[in-house]
Amino acid sequence: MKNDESLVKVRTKSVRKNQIRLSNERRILAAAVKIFAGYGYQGATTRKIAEEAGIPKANLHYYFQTKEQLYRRVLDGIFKDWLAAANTFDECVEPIEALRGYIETKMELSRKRPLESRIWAEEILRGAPLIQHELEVTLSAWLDTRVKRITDWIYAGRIDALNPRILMFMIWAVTQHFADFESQIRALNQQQNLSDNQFKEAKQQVTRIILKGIGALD
Amino acid sequence: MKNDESLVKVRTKSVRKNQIRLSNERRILAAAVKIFAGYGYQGATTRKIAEEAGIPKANLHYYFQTKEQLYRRVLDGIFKDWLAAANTFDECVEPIEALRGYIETKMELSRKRPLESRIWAEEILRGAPLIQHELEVTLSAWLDTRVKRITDWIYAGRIDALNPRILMFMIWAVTQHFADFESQIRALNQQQNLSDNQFKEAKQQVTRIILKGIGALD
DNA sequence: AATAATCTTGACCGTTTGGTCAAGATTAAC
DNA sequence: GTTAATCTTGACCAAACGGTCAAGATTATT
Repeated sequence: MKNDESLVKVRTKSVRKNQIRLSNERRILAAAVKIFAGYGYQGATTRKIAEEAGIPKANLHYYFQTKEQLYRRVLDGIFKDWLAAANTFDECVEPIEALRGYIETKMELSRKRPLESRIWAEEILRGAPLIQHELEVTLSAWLDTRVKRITDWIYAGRIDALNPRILMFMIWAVTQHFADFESQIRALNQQQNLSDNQFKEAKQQVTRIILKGIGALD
Repeated sequence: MKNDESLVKVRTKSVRKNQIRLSNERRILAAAVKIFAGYGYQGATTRKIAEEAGIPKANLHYYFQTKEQLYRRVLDGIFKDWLAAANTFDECVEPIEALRGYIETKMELSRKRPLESRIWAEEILRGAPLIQHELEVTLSAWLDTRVKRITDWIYAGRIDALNPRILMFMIWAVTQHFADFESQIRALNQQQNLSDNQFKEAKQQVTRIILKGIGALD
């Protein structure tokens, strides 16, 4: 009884505390995504992030002791989204549906959350100093299971014989490109970001070229 | 006569001066490429670059007054190589040869000069603050002429009907990926960079998927 | 040998950085 | 209303930054 009571109290208390804490952490994280994406890890300053979040810098450091800790939290969130995008891939049996769905999902991710994509790209560009282990363990295992599925399709004669890893690299490359190189694409598109229709066209063309290119449409 | 003499002297003198100057500038630029690629523009410090070049920082600032000036020079060099890679594309008449050659050249560029590719990628990632104009003018014109050639192939029925710009984006995306995301690829390849054979396989598979995907192999 | 131009360098400077701290405000529990 | 925990904040700091400068070394010309 006494035990239960104190548990309840502790729980109530921590829930309220967490509300304040979580709300502030969310604001800071959202601001951090903007600033890290716009300036890079080194170029981003805790001052700018705090300003974007509308709080004093000292308050930011109350929630995230160091800039690196904050950056890690941002990367963690991105990594989870990244992996979650594979759901479609796993749910479909047919190579056409699975790959089409995966490419589509990753393209949509680039469209809707380009900032996160850019932060990820910059981290890899710098040699992945903070997420090397995550890549080697989690992403590597993630890739292995998908490689197996693709290999099965090859044995079943559903797609051409090819190296599944290279196929995945191609898909990542192309889908990320529309987020990471947005400013280059814009400069080559009359200084306009791709319209919804243009983006849809890009999505379809990318999907078609890859599917046809691996012999899935035969 | 007198005029000729002084001209010769001036020329001789400036050639010698240029030898020292050019030699030092080359060393600094080579060091700058390494440091900018490894740390990003903001993360790179003139101290690190000078150290890498084996000279005092003040000496670096004698040749390049500001960090931004030095960075611009680095970008200029990259841009020229980037455009020059299109020679194969222009020299070949057949779509298969032209595209195969271009993809191959860009892949080789990624293999041999990954640092430059990464500097370029980071600049675009940050919104191309320093090269926006170059993209809008030079690269845009460059792209236009290639788009025309691809359009001709489409009209001639040599490749599928498609948006040539999106095709070029795909090629850029995939070929650059092998330089820009090298650390991710390495993490997914038993912590080993792609061997020459693996890279050759990637090159061939990328080429095949794209060519087959656009109907050039029919 | 003298002159003039360029190159080299250690010491220095104002500014900005990530991070700290102590003092006060707020909140919830008794 | 007191206590204790958490949250907020302006002021502050050592370190590192890009860049300067004056004084000396080197080189080529007369």
